[in-house]
Amino acid sequence: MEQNTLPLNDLYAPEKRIYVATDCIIFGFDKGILKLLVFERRVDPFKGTLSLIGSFVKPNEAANDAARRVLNEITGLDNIFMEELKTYSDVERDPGARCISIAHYALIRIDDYDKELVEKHGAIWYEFDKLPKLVLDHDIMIEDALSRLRRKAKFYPIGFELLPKKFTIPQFQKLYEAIFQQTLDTRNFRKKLMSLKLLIALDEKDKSGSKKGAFLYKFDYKKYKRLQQKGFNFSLFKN
Amino acid sequence: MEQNTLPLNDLYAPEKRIYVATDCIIFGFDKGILKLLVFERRVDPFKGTLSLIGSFVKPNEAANDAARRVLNEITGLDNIFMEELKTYSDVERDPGARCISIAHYALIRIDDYDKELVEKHGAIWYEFDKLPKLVLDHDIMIEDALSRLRRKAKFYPIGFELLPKKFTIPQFQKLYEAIFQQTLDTRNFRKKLMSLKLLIALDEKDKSGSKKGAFLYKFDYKKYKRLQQKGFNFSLFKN
DNA sequence: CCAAAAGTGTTCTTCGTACACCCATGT
DNA sequence: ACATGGGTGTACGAAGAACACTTTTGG
Repeated sequence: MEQNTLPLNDLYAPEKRIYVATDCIIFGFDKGILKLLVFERRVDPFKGTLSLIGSFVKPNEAANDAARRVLNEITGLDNIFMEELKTYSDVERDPGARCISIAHYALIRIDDYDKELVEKHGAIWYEFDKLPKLVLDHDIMIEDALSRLRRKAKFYPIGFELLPKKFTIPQFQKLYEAIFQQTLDTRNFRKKLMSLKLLIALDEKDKSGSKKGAFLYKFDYKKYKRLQQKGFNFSLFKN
Repeated sequence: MEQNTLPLNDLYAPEKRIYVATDCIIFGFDKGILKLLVFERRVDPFKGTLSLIGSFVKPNEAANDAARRVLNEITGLDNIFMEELKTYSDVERDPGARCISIAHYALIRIDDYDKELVEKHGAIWYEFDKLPKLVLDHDIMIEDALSRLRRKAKFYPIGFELLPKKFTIPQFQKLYEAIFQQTLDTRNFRKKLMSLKLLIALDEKDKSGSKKGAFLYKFDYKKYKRLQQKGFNFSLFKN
């Protein structure tokens, strides 16, 4: 058979290969509103329609590297919180060709990104609730990403990835209210958050939100990592 | 360029395609012990070494259909609990060729499967703690699957998928003890479980475990589905 | 009658939740 | 001086955690 004569990097020749892509659901949080970064699709079919940011996975890169590459190309950002969401592999999902997409979601500090770069690529921040219909199955990806974000934010301190490194408690509460679409009691929220002892109090105030100003905090990642290894569970809600 | 002459089912021609496979981490639970179904790899490289059950994803099937297909081929089972775990896409993960694998994990009632079929394919149940080294990155997949199973079993009633449809409370507790590798207090476990009111008490006893015999129960899936839609949270543990 | 597993209640502590007022400051 | 958002404490009820004995029955 021809199989034995093939080089070691293709022993599976009779099998069919498939296009593999990645799409990124990029969350941001600005002025109390949860936002999503989308842009205009660069390839046919549906060239020009609104789409998540994505790319084909190249032969020499892993899927998460592809996702980081495309995120960096468009925002100029590195070291972003990003996680695999799930794979979308319906046979009919993309009329352009049989193509699976390994979706990733990312959380970015909305003021950090390179605005010029974003504009150059025609990227747009949409309020989450005001998103138009996107191309292919991207709407489903977004729904899935939101429920993942909700689940994750209950048990892991990922909300901080959406806030500036220095943030106030009211800001943090507003973020949770935006993610979970419900209002929370100020006193209980603060008490619970403080009881975790994972915030580092700073001697600065942020006066942009009120005349009195609110104290700024930093999240203590190192302490969290240590506690996590001992089985500690970050959790702001019971349910 | 040749691109414009291509049929609509391949508009991405300059991009490279990649082999897409799926591997299944199949959990079972037998006599108080968590087990995993593995078998001997059917293709080169490493033909004959122990491996998870897998297959290439064909051009005309979704990844989860491929996973169900291969699970059915080997166990004869349909309608199994199965979920996508994650994608493994390191460039170097498979020396046979550039190939990504979309891993799935499945929970099966260990007495349900077709034993002949399993034997015919050279499949073997291994105790989870006594697994030898498997091929490629399958060891990592297994670790990931176990932590997913743990996380999921805390908040969703998936443990029942590993037990016979009729089961006893002590059986169920042993399952949780096996999954979480810790002993649990009988009284508190039973109290918590019963307070959920999701078990249907039967008038039968299972006497295989003791002389006294333990009452059998069924899980009330319909009720659970209803409650879940109202935001109910199945949870046997706080942490 | 005894070994072996099934089944059951109470107390204490912790945590969640509901709820209302004073504080600091810029205009 | 006042409007605006920031910050704080207490009391009640629910749920988790610790803990030991009785019941059943086959051999």
